[in-house]
Amino acid sequence: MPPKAKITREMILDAGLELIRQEGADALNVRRIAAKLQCSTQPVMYHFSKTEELKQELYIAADAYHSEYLMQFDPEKDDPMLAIGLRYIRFAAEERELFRFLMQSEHFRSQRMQDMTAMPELAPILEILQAEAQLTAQQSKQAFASLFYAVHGMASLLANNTIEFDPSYCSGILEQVFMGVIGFMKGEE
Amino acid sequence: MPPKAKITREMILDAGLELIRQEGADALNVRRIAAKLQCSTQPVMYHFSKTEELKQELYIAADAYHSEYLMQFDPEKDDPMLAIGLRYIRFAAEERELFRFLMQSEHFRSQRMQDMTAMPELAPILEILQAEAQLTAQQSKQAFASLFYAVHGMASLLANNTIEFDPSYCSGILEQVFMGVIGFMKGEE
DNA sequence: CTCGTTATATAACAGTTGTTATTATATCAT
DNA sequence: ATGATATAATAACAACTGTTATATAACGAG
Repeated sequence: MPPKAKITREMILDAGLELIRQEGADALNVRRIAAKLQCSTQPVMYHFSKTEELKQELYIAADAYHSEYLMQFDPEKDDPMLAIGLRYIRFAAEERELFRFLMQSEHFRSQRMQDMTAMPELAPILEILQAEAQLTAQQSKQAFASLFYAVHGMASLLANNTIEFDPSYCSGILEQVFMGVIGFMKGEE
Repeated sequence: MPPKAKITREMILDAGLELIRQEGADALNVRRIAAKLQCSTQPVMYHFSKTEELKQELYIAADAYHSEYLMQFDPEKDDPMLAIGLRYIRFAAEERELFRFLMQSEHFRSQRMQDMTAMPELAPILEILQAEAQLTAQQSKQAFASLFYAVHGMASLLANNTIEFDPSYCSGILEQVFMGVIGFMKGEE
């Protein structure tokens, strides 16, 4: 009996992400999304009864995209830890507004970054680190945390346009921090 | 001929900062500031013909407060580099909304943090670093940069409530990064 | 075909914002 | 005292927002 929907939930979420990407999270509202889809505001209100609900799902969608983005590196060629860090930074540079949007979120992935147990895909990486650098589980977690703070710091500055993105500069910093922290740990023993 | 102004520019700026502190930068608008000062919107529009102008001056005021905040440590007792870093982090924890507001600003101090020549008060600190750790000027700048990224990363995560503020944990991380980076530099020679 | 269901359009309401008249009032030079 | 004028209050406009009421049209079951 029902007409088939022209506007799907997914189309709305896509339009929302695109809007944030182009004009920033402040520009997010029902009418603008509708305009992007060339429809009225009704389909949007129909699929998401409250705008806040749409926003929450946009956080989830942006976070999923972010996660996927992070993992696009060559595990044969690159050290996973540094490669993920550099992807994290590149994301902030290339998807500035999405990164800023994500930072506002309560569900922000970085929350999980610190509790490694919540990110199963990182477990093998930490094991490699432990084995290669001969660290304890505790130490490798702490080394990861320190690196993550530097990574997030650079990313955050990039997303707010206070530094330029220079991949070789960034990886230099990351390597310095990472190797330095590991060296410091081993020196303390 | 003129009656003396009841509402001064400074009162407006103070009310604005207090508003951001309490309710976040999104709550900033002419009517709310007026309410805080128990006056109409006119005095605000009188002193700042456009709201954007007021916002710009609030950035400057917040930045000045931030700078002042950073320097409140005991130079006899604490290592300046680490102490300033810890103050930076503490600011993000205690003045969460002000930090988030500042991060939006184009004038954000961190811009200057990377170009040390723009922060004359840091010059003596860098000199001490060079002397004590026996680094070149270039190296000490780079060590400072790495430390700053980690500091800003932690601060940013704190301001967005994704980690807890634990001073001893934070200074542990900072020391680790700082000593690590210096060690790494010297090991490379 | 016809009818009920449902996705959509149109339009409107209410609240909030920046901004701008218009009006009132307090001060001080005269 | 009084009048010129800087400051402020009141009120309103226009733009934008979330949300809802009403009407319309598309689709498929019967």
